[in-house]
Amino acid sequence: MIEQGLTDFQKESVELFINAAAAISVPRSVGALYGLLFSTEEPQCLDDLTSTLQISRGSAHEGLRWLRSIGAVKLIYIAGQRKEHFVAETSLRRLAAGYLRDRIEPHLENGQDRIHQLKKACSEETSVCEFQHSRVNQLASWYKFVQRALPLLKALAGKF
Amino acid sequence: MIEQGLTDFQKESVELFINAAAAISVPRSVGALYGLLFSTEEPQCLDDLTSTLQISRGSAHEGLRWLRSIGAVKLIYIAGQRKEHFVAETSLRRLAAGYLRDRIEPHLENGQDRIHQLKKACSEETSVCEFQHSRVNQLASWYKFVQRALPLLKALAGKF
DNA sequence: CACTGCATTCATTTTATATTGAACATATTC
DNA sequence: GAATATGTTCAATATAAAATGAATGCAGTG
Repeated sequence: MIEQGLTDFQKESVELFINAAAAISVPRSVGALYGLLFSTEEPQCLDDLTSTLQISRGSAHEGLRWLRSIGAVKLIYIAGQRKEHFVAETSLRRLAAGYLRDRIEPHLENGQDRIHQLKKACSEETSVCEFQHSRVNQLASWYKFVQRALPLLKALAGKF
Repeated sequence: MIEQGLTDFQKESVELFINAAAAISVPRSVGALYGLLFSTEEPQCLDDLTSTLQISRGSAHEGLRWLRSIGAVKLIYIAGQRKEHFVAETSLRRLAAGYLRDRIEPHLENGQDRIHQLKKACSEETSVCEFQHSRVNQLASWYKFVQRALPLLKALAGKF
């Protein structure tokens, strides 16, 4: 993990994002990729990234695919260059929207189904249901909270 | 992973929280523990939990410790019983506060230091700094966003 | 103070995740 | 259409995380 030919600024950035990645349980290679792109003005191609970060082609490719999927890196075409080049997306609004869309919202849809299942299980119980009902209501309330919170976050992100 | 003697309601709850745990990168045993406590009215002791969830003492103990640390389960003393008993905390306000305090805020303090490092690295560069400055500003702005968002979330959680 | 019941720890094993790099696919050039 | 350059996949490997359960510690009890 010895990056050569990087400025201090770039090294710090890579470390910062490796750390941030760990905080949200994202592989270190993904953090490193974003960190390098974030701190580098010139669009980088896959070979630039693998050689400066000392990571494998496979990792770099998967990492970039992931970053692109949430909209954290953009593909740049450079005239006269066959290789694909990448730069970091830095708009908080877009980053937040992409992350929430890809990493949070899918779980919620799943959760909705499961709450429904749970409600069914409750109504099929033969015993007294007072307690279960209060828990189902609790869940429904949490769900509403999240449904409120997400748009709120997106809107707030747009202001930064 | 075959839980016996559980009502459908409890089984569904355990599955739901195992899933939710995965969504926020928390071990399945932790999800299972909370799921069972959430769906069970009677306070449970460690042996109840290990036997119904079929998980080891060690796992259950660590899991409970973690859940207690963020305030997601409460320790209950029952008169005449030496064993510790546990119930689920369901107040969204407390859950959110505990989670943010233990799992998010520590990373942010760390992040603050690192942004400072980065700023220093930037000012020490000999080359033109236009680009680096814009990135440092970007980071500072993201940081402010989070500082705004956290209290906002806590406040919103209090309303559910 | 020996015994018992429970909580806690931690070295090992198991399982899951990330990384690697060679093989493959696809395009471009001559 | 051969040769070259680039993007993509995936089985194998390395690494990290979680789960296990026996060993330990620490009350309280007789």
